[in-house]
Amino acid sequence: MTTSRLQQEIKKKRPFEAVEQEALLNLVRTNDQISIRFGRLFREHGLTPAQYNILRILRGEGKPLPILEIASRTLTVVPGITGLIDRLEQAGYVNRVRCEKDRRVIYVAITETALGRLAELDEPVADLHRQLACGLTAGELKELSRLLEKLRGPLA
Amino acid sequence: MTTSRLQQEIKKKRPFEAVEQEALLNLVRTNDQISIRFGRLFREHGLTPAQYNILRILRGEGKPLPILEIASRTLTVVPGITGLIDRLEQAGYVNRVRCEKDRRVIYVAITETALGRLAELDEPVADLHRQLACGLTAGELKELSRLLEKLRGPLA
DNA sequence: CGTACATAGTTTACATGTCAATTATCGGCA
DNA sequence: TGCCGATAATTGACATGTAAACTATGTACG
Repeated sequence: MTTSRLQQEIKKKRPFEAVEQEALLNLVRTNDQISIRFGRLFREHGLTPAQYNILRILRGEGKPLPILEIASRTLTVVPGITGLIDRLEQAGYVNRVRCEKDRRVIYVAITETALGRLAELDEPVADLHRQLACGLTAGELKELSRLLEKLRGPLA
Repeated sequence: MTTSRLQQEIKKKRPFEAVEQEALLNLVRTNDQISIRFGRLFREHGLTPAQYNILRILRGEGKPLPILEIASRTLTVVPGITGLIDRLEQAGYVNRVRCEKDRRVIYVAITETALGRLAELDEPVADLHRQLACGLTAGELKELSRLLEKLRGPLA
């Protein structure tokens, strides 16, 4: 691995910089590894990660949600949601229901089919969580959560 | 927020489970926040995150790399690389060079144009790193790196 | 030599994330 | 009533991630 002159200068001038970059890079890489594994699991059960995410939100809420509310909870940019809901609806996992009071709003309701699909996934998902986190103790996991929340704090 | 009966049972049976899920969820959410910000910065300079990633790898290496080597370093699934390199080549950021010894191999070489574009981004990227990590002390960042590496360890 | 297998890249098909622009509806206010 | 700006959702164009199938080239082995 060649270390560029620029990187050497950075290390000299601001030793702190390296620590920041290393932590953020570690975070991104770790997330990649984890997301890939969950993605494979979801696909084995006929769902994409984004679809699973939306269905989990709807199940957790226990009642239909407006499309924009879903978009805001998934960090998905608004236009992406439309096609996502389209495909979920085609697959029979959700229904669109237009709001009577405000006809601009469209509620999305989860179906029994989708609830069944999610139930199938609950155990495998829990297993994967265990497997992925097996290298850390409960204390370390708590500390990791604390640091991540503190890191995320100023971003809100 | 409704807590499902299933979740309650899980909490009863395996209090450890909640800690794992919380840590992994925190990781994914934090990564989303960070990636969104870097993505915006790259796009302001005419690059997508994936393109920036590849150009950084080529600059760091200092010499042309085979396409599959790049794919392995970016965790990109192979087919995705082709179009990515296509667009980088169209934009004048890389050149394809066929290997003489093994004509199956195609080397990708970074151009001066791309190096200039990367140089423009070095300061803003460093600034963003600082800004994102400002909530944590150097010690906390080191601890975060340690935990993430330990978490990632068994996945390799 | 020549067949079988392995490797490097590409193509195709589809789901997603992103931005800019558009449509439908609401609410307020003259 | 009727226009105006705001809000909810969609559409269109493009880049990316993913899986399966295909092409071209290389290598091993009989």
